[in-house]
Amino acid sequence: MGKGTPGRAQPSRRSAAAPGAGDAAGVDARVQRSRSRVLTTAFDLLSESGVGGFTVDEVARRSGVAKTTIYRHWPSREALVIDAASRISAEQEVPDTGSLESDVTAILANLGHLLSTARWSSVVPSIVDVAERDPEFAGVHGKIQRGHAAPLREVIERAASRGLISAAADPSSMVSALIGPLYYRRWFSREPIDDQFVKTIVRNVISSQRATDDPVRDTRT
Amino acid sequence: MGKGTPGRAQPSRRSAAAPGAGDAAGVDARVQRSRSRVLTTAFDLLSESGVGGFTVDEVARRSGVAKTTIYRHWPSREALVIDAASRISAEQEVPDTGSLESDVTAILANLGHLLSTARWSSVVPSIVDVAERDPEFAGVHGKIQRGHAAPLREVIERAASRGLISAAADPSSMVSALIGPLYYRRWFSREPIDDQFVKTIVRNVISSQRATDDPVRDTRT
DNA sequence: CCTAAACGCTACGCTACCATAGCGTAGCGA
DNA sequence: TCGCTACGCTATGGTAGCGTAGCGTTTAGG
Repeated sequence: MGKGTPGRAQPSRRSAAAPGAGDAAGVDARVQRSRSRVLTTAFDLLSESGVGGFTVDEVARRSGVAKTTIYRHWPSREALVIDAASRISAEQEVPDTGSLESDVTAILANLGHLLSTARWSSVVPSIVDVAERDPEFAGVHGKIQRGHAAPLREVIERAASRGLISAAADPSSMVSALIGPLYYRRWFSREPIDDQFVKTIVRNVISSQRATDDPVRDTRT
Repeated sequence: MGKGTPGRAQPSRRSAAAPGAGDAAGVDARVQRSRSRVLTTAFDLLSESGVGGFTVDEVARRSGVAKTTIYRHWPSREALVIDAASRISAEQEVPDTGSLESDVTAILANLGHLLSTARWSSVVPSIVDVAERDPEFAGVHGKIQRGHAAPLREVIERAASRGLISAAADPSSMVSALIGPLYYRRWFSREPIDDQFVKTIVRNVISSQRATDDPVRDTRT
């Protein structure tokens, strides 16, 4: 599993004319098409069936790409799964309203929405499960996780550097305290994640960082 | 899948002499031995390999009980998995120190310890994953989950009935806010769960329920 | 137009696993 | 001692999935 993406090393790369950004340049159009189709289908299948129910044959059936072709681009089922799973990274932009509370609220509300609707949310338990035993997947899992926590961590550390929160406060603890409850509701208690809930969670964490005066007063239904 | 436990309906039950508590009375000693061996092994295997890696053949190999015998007691692989997984229920006693904060802290500290050490903690992701798609497992998952949250819910509702916390506070939200961060650390961020962390989490939630005056002052390393 | 790369298709070997059948053996209880 | 029950062992049928081989067809690109 050395390199990054699995695919066979550049087949010919004669015409390096097309300057395309990073990787997908100078590659045969057919290769691109196959890859993209397979990867899309693979991600869909992963969302439906989880890592356990993921089979190469099924990907071939759905995508219309022959199984042999798939194996020409990925050395094994595992490589394909990892490649597909890596698409989960939810790159979201980081808000900066000046208020830590509203920044955090925005991020969590968005995350809550994603957890409720995004297809990848049903894949995550699979990844977590496999990562529990397979170090390769543990890497993928860690990357996805860090990706999800990143915006939150960023606004918190920014607030800390601005001296807005107690220096004794541990950013990692705050991230856990903020994201944990949302994850819990999505995958464990299976309760809905509404705005009210998000507000409550945020207030719990933020209010312990600065003296609060108006504990519960948000009746905008 | 109808009844509770799968096993064949009472084989003979002639001598109902032995008054043994609920179920295991009047059953052939050999049956008991087989069942117990299989179930123990099944749980071990489940902890190691997860639901996905669980095979009847392996259980037979390890337990020394013949595969045919296993199928005499459980109608299918799935039934055995469910039976083994149901052993997770962590029945713990509910403290009552008079202080909500110390009750909650005790429960969370214990839970954190279990998450770090108990074998079943590595099975949970499997259950969550399968429950995502299989309603049967969703039931098991729900039961386990409620079991884990029960003590917490109990002390919180007790405190509420005693008027110790705001009536506006939602016990479900509090449970999510308390357990979520611990689960997050165990299965997502994979950070350790120490007493300091537990204290922080508890303070976040509790302090937003009663006017706090000493926000962050716990420097016992 | 011509070459070479990429693709599709069919078939295959292999392994792992589920679930069952048949038959002989051991042990519990009257 | 005798019978019933549980158990072990071996074999078997069947499915599903991984990964590969061979061969013909399409298509990009000079």
